[in-house]
Amino acid sequence: MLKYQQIAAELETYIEEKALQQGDKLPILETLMAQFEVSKSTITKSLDLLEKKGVVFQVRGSGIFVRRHKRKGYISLLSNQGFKSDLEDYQLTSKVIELDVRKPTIEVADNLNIGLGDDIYYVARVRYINGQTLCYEESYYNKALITYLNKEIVSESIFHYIRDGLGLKVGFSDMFLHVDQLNEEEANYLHLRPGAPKLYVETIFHLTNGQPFDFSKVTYNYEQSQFFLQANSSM
Amino acid sequence: MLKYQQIAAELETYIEEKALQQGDKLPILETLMAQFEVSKSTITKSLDLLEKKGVVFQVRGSGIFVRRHKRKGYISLLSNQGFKSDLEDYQLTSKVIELDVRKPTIEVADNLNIGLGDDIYYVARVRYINGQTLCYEESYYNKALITYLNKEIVSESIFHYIRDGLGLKVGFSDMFLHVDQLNEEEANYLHLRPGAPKLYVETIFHLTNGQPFDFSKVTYNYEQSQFFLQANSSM
DNA sequence: CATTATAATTGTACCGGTATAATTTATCAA
DNA sequence: TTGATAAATTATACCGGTACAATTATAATG
Repeated sequence: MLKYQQIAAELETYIEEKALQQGDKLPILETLMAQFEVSKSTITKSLDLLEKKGVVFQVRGSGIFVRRHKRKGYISLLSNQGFKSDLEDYQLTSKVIELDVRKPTIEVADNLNIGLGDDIYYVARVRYINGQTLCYEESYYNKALITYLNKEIVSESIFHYIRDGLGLKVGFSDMFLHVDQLNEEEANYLHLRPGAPKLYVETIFHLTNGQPFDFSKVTYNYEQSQFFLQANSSM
Repeated sequence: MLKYQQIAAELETYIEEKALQQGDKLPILETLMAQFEVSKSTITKSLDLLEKKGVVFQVRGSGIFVRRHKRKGYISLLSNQGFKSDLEDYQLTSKVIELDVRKPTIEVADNLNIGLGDDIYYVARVRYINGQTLCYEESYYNKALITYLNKEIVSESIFHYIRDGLGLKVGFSDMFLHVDQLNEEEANYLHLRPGAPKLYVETIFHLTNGQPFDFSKVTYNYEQSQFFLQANSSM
């Protein structure tokens, strides 16, 4: 692990353990430099990372402060790799509806940037949180990149497998959100009535080299869906 | 304007003018260094900024590439300051429903981190896009920070006024999203039927020094609401 | 021709420095 | 005590360097 990532992780742990609140001040740069025995630029890099993650904010001339929000039970829209730590207190399970290899539709081929003759893995799942339906998810994986999937993998964390099992590096993703009403099929999967509101999210996941490897369509149960998002200035 | 911001802006213009597409390669670091006559770290800083904004992605050993998505008409959830450039082709207007100074509720005081006796500006607006209702918005401004508002300001861009008129620096924001059904009042403002789906977003805006200055509740017309979001790795 | 080893390319990590801008604290005057 | 002014604190901009890791291009090999 890189120094600046390690330091960022340690600072995050420190904030967590000390239960620091919004506005609490961290040691100044010079102190952190001495404490971790690295140069200023490395500390700065760690802090920039934490700032990007929404853990701290820095004020020139003043200091480095903890950034916290008070609300619990919200899912971070930006936790790229499935539902990370936000819901770690909750029981997350999946039921696999379907898993097969097939050819892409035009829509899928376009989003994955592949040809109509190429193979994809199709995965359909219902995901549960504390026994309640959370979402219905259809995913399309470029088989040239995600070379193998089976039911065991798919019922656990696919992204964990992609990173650790396949050794691929997940980069960035583009998400498209819509609000609409459930159709019959979706209502059925989510145990809601047709016409109930839904959040519908399409995401294109890319590797660090820019190749799209996963196009997914997720329909959320509006009763379980509380999302949060941290934005920074100059965006 | 800072060098690295200036360079980032110029690169963005360059990408725009040349109509570069996803995956197109930019000149290599060394070339950019020479071209802009700055050090490597300044160029790197510019590129990191553009990467954060979702304009480019960098691949070690390979190059710097343009990041683009194909879909039009989506509102960026992260454009902090109202609806920025995403909708610049569209006609955006506002109707002010209410504007007054009042005392906060407990909820508002809590989110703005002020006392119940402090003053706030209350602003209610309906916003239109191409003549269609886009959202109903209620905002609560800490009057100690946003010292003055009037109907002219409020019917235009409030954030523009906050930056340029008041000289304040907008920092980060926390957003909380819910999906639900419209109540009667909201339906009335948005010209939709009660019970129709809605996206409901609460946002707390902070200055760069961490002070919350604006707590806002926005209810979106689901027919007009298409949002996009760009996420990066290690978040 | 395919495969493997090697070299060249290219971005990233990390160092350590100077200068500067924003903020806070201390000092002084009224 | 207040308000202005100066000084100290603290993060940020920018420089320029070395070493390194990931990728890509080239050469060698069978």
